[in-house]
Amino acid sequence: MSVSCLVRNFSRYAELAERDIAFLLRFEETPVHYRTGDIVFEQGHEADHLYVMSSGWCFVKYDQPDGSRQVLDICHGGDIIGMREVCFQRSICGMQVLSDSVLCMFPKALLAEMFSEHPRLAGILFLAGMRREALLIERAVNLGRRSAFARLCHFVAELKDRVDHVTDVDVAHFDVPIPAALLADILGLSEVHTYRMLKQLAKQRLATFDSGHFSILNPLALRVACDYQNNYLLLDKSWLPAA
Amino acid sequence: MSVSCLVRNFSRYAELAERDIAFLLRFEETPVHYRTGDIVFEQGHEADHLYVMSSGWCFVKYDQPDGSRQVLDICHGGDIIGMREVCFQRSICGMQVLSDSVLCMFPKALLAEMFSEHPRLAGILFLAGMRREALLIERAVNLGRRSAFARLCHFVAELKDRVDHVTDVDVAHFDVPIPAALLADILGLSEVHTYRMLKQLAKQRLATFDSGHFSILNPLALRVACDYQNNYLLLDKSWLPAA
DNA sequence: CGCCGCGTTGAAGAAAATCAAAGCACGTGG
DNA sequence: CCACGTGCTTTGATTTTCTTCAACGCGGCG
Repeated sequence: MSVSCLVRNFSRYAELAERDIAFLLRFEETPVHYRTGDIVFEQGHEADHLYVMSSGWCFVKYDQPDGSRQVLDICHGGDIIGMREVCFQRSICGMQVLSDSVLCMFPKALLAEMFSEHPRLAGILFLAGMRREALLIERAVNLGRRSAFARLCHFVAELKDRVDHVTDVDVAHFDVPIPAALLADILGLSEVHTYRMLKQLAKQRLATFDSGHFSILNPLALRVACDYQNNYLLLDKSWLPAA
Repeated sequence: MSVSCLVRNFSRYAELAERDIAFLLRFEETPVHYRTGDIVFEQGHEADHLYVMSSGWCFVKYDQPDGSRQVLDICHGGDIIGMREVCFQRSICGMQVLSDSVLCMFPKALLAEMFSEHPRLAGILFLAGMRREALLIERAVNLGRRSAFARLCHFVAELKDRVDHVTDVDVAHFDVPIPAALLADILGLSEVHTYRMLKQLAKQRLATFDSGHFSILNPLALRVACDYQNNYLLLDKSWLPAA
């Protein structure tokens, strides 16, 4: 990476001081390469390390004993991975890589140092956690109270917003290497029904999805179809401690 | 309250220094009384204050334009309320009181002070946030990948664990003032189907629920029925900064 | 008494899962 | 080059699960 992903990500939340930036650079000193499908954390194991996602995509999954799986989040560049994992003695969720990716490993002691020496960064980390929680809430509402079709629309609309957010432009086409089976596990649907909903999505000229390639045909109608609102992007940073 | 709920709650996570305790006491200086059904936060509004839950119960809800509702969490004594709300310009969720309750209001400036002056407390707050996230994950898995009956079993088993956790004993009977309609919105089911599942729960001698009164008849079988695992209670505090 | 909210039951219908089969692209080995 | 297997996608038929609609009992309460 030319410039640190983490610095770029944290900068989106608030202005950073020089010494804070210098500290953040220490998080990306140990890159580790992963191949498509590799497991970063196994569910139920204990985790000693955290990671900064430098490039690529990965996802958070929860496997049930009966073989069913729920995918809870998709992560990409700049995200800190493993927060949940180091906070628990046994990891709640598994984490798997969606494409060839680079993750930078760092020890959890660095977290403690952030809290004691860099309160502003700790505040931003907290904010980022809240944003993640907001995304998770949207996921829960999706699963609990929306039809299969609305779930799909909502997920696509949200994904577009997230891609826009990292690229800083309004894109009509983007690629996220999601297999259809994974999409089903994100939406809490069967694979067959997911295909049907994808057909319908294309038929209504809202969006198309083909082996990881998304095209948004009618962004407005897409949002209307699922009452999409992106309040969770509007963070309030006013309470953050000074640098 | 005889002793501060917040101090009691934070102490469950880690040992506190005298000056940290003194600081936490400042959070419960302004009690506000609520009656059953009162709204604490309205969804979509902006929030300036946070609250510590001193007594009573409340819940977090997400209302959709079509009138459907998803309940995301149940809160009780010692919980900090409004974290999500002050982190966003517009509140993502609404919050409503389930019984006559006392909440202690505090300004968000106190949060910044916690981060800059009391890093250990900030770390605990972060841990508490992770725990909440873990609960939310369980909720999402419930909604996405479990049958109606398993959802109910899981919710009851989890609620029992949470009550045990605050009372520090293993209770077979406990009261949480949840109307059946609310239970339906927690489980993402229709009210009628919720009643049916409750019937089945009683018929299988796993547990009973009657107007807010829960009785656990067979804790083990209850957990088996939904593959319940309470990993999310086993927090790892080793990385917390020193007091 | 009648009204209302809450719980219960039954029947019909919709939504999604499951089962099964077949097409298609792709690579592999003969 | 073709035969073959494999994984991904599509389609149809059937079944399960849950919702919706409707009705009713029942207790409290004006």
